[in-house]
Amino acid sequence: MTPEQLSDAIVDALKSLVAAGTLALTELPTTVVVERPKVKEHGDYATNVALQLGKKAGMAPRDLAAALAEQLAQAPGIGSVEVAGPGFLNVRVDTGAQGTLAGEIVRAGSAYGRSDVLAGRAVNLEFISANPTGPLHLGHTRWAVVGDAIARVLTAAGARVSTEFYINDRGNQMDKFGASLMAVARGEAVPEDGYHGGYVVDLAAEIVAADPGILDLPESEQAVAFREKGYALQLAKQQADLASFRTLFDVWFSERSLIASGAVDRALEVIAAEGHLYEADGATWMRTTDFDDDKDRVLVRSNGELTYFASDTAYYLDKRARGFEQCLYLLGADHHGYVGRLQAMAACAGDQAGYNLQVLIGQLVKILSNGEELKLSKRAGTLVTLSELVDMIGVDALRYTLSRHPVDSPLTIDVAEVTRQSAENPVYYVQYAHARLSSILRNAADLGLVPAPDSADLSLLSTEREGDLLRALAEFPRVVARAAEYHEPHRIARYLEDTASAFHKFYDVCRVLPQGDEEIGDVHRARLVLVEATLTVVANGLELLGVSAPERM
RNA sequence: GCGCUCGUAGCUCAACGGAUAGAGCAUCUGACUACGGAUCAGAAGGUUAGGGGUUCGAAUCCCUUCGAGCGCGCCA
Repeated sequence: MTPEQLSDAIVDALKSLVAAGTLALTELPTTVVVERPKVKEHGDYATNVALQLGKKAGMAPRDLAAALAEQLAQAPGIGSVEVAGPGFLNVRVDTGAQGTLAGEIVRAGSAYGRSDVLAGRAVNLEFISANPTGPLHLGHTRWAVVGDAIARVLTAAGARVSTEFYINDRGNQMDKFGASLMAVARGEAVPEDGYHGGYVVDLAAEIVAADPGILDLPESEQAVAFREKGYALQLAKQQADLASFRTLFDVWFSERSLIASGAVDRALEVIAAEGHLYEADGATWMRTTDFDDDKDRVLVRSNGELTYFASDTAYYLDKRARGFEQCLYLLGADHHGYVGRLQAMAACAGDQAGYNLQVLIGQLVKILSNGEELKLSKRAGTLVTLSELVDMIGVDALRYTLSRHPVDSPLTIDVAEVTRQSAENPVYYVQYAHARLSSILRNAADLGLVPAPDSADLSLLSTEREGDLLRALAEFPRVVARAAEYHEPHRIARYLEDTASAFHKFYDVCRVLPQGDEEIGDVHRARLVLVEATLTVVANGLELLGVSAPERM
């Protein structure tokens, strides 16, 4: 019995009460909240439905709970039901029926946990979107992990997802980048407001080595040449870094291409047609204050230059035109000032802000090294890059560490500490469970024993620890659905830790394989199916986080 | 000044408006001649920053004070 099945059974019981005239309600919930109690004495599952419906029905919650308990106890698969506290219903599942879930999971395999709750929804997910003027650093790394995991979770919930990296390849940051490269290559001082990082030196050398003639170009052409070569090389490095970090984008979208394709002009027409465009002081403005923005925003400056916001508007409308009903933006807290104008922009385009355009603000990651915070500045050249972090911590531990926390909580990572304690990172706890499970299956295979979900007597999975583990496994689909709905992949990580714990506790007291000359029995066969089911869930969960599931460690 | 986000164990962080606020790390005590001890069992650790309010019930929602981070350009 899964929580979903129990929820259905409760709804059925409520319907019966209404039909019998016991309960005076015209409107019943379609699903009922079923939760796993923290305290074991409260049964396998608990529901507060009587508390919530009591007032509506004009009944004392405890009376409603009592009537519901009586009705529900007759449903198949239910062991016992009791009323507790102000009107909670504590449900115990029939232990014999519970084990069948293990077989269902094994048969579903990699599909277990997937659902269709978001079926038919087209979601565009934009994250990182860094300038191609330097390496990706820890700030980007958090979004790489979280954005990628959100995409995986949304996909598992049935959505059609496109992950996109918006390349800010236009504007004066690019020019400063080119000028900095050129200055370094010629042995001159880098402009004050230019890029000073060590990587600029390496990049300049790389460019000159590939094309020594570049230094002979006239100065203005040379700056452009350095800018373009640097752009190409740096973008390639970013792409390579992300690929080795298992973060793959469906689309790398160039800001320049928006202008070249006329998308910006079309966007201006849309805003104008909606009546939110005006001219003032020689500039073209979007009246975002029509939709609660602090102030109106310039799209075309008086000197004819397009603002960043103009291309951002065009990009948004381009996504919508490509069929994405929901455009998600993962932005760092340092860009939260952008949220108001983005949502106003969507409204100015005639869309529903907050649904068609949704911004997820992530708090920043602080890095401590030797007790001191490392300030991140690309231009000053002090940064901890993504690739350095991967070298220090490893892809799995880094991805897991960054994905197990909600993005709206600030995170402090002590570099030395993460490195030193990496062996005790929770990721190893989960991965170890997977390795242990794999090991049991290997040993079973040596005995000629393979999991047989159709023939094993799964009602034998009736001990306390087996029940705990089965109930943990039953949670997985709704954890995935909730992670997708709330865009909170950290729920997957926390769930995996709980599940790994349930498995380790099970393992401690339940012998799976026969020992010595013992004959293979029905309990062994049943437990082996449970092992396979647990392995399936752990592997599926780690996959959603982009963390590997090792068979040996 | 205005706005956004945050404040939970010594540290890093969890907790659909639900019952006794949970993990990991650090500290202390135990458990292997059995499938992987990267594990398990147990101890200790809290006025959920402070104060009001909403209700059967608040870490969670509302107001307020304090504290922290960030944002407020015809920059990107």
